[in-house]
Amino acid sequence: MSDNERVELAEMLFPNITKTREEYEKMYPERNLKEGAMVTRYAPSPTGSVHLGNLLSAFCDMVYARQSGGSYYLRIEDTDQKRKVEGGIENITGVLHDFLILPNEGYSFGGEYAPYIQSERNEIYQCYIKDLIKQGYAYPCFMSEEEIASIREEQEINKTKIGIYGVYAADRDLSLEEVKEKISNGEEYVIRLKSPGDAKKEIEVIDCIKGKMKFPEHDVDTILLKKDGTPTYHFAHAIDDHLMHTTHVIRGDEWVSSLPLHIQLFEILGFKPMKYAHIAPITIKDKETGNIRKISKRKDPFFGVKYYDENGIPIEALHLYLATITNTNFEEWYLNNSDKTINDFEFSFDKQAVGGTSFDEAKLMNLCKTYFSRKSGEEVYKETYHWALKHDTEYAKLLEENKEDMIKFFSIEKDGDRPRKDIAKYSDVREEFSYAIDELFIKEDYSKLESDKTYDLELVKEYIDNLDLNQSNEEWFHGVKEFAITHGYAANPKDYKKDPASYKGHVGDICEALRVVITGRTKSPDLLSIMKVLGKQKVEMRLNLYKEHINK
RNA sequence: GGCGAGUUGGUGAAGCGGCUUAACACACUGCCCUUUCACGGCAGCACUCACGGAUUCGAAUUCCGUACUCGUCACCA
Repeated sequence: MSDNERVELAEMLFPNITKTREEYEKMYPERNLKEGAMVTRYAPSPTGSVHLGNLLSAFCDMVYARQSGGSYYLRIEDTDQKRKVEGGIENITGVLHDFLILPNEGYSFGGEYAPYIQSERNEIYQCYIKDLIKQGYAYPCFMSEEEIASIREEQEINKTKIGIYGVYAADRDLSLEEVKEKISNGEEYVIRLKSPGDAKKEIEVIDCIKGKMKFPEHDVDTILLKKDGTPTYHFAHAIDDHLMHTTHVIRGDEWVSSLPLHIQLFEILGFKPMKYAHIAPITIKDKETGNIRKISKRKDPFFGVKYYDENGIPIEALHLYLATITNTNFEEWYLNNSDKTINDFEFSFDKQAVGGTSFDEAKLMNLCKTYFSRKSGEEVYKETYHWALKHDTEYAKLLEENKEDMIKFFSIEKDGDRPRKDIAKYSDVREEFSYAIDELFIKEDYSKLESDKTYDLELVKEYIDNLDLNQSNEEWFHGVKEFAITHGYAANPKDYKKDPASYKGHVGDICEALRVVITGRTKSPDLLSIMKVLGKQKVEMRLNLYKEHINK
């Protein structure tokens, strides 16, 4: 086809496209950002399902853009209307809000490069396609699905590369007359890339995370525009990311194999190439098979996004976990910088795992504990209350009624550089502080006591009767020891260990009895602090409760 | 099958040619601290980096091959 014929073809195929490429380039000018600023994007298709992997990729987008003073935007990739799910887009923006991974620009967030939804950018894609046809880099292809399927079969038998390329690209060199005839016969067509590549040649790609990779040149006549006139992912990616001036395409590494195509597209379109960062998928080692597999929402509930809210995992703690899988050196940094937050950390592609990142639930839980240990009693109260409002209204009400005391309880053993680590999730709080609220403690069944050990309740009674809560920790500590001695117990566990025959037990045994009676458990934060918040009256009441329990 | 990537203790992983007798964290075990539990501290936990070969004075680190795992090869993204 001659130059003129191609122009005629382009006009015939896209008579309604009147804007030129130059006009679009003007409409979407270069961003005015400082040197090194990264423009990233989260570009989901509106199927509505968001999982941990998506969250990770959006998190990376956010973090890299933020620390470089760039922009992170949301673009909806809805070129496939068949996959569209009712409410899918709202679900995506909702998740971004809930998980505090908010774009500063994009669909439903506004910005200069709108529309940020591909279904509203059809004219733009078609304009560039029209230009590509004029230049001889694209052509209409009339092959039927049956034809393509049979080619594929043949290729499979011959064990050659699968796809429409070279001799298989039947409509590549159709004459203008032939195209006209097919169209007047009402034959449907797609627009394919007329790939200038040569698979015998090699191209080298540098990925920000994976490093140097070599591929054969792309030579397949990939579909650019579907029968319905909408673009395929590849074409839309090239156009949108160019026009929106993305600097770094951060996406899942299922895309690396289409890299040669994307690079070729940028070349023939005359676009400045952009950087790619392909992040490894989150995987898990299957307990049964021992194989590494992608995590699935069904088998691994923590992969679904609902899990975190329902189980009361703090968003910030999840961020911490995402950060540790994003940059392998984050965890150590965080542990060594107890006064810093995620925003103080400098993320880098060099520290990003190349292979798959395995999900480690125990690690997440530990991070959560560290997170809580660094929060003040008041913060723990606020956040737990907020969570309970949605998931445990009964408890929320109790928290509200006992606000002052609860904050005091949550604050026990918080000061100093060795804060307690006992809560991992908001949903743990109710159980962990079961002794704090009378309404709940009355129902205590002492099931946390594993053994059926009996305690000397007379001793406990005597102790409680003489209890003076206006003492310092040291005074109290001495008091207990004296009490122990006068009742035949060793003041130090060591003394008891040396000579068990001479004692009934040691101080620890007395404390254990007290703790069990007062809190219904063998583990709890500092006893004196708890008793101080409770007050003597409640302490006495708890002894009676325990006696009732024993007599049952 | 073609193409691309990965493979380091029970787990997540660091490491990018000599400073590694393989960091750190989680788990586990022991000891210590402690009125108890927790927290914390100390110690132990891979004589070795999937396997085979090559390069080198020297390799977990470079190269080649094998095995296994993952990704991809749609008018889905």
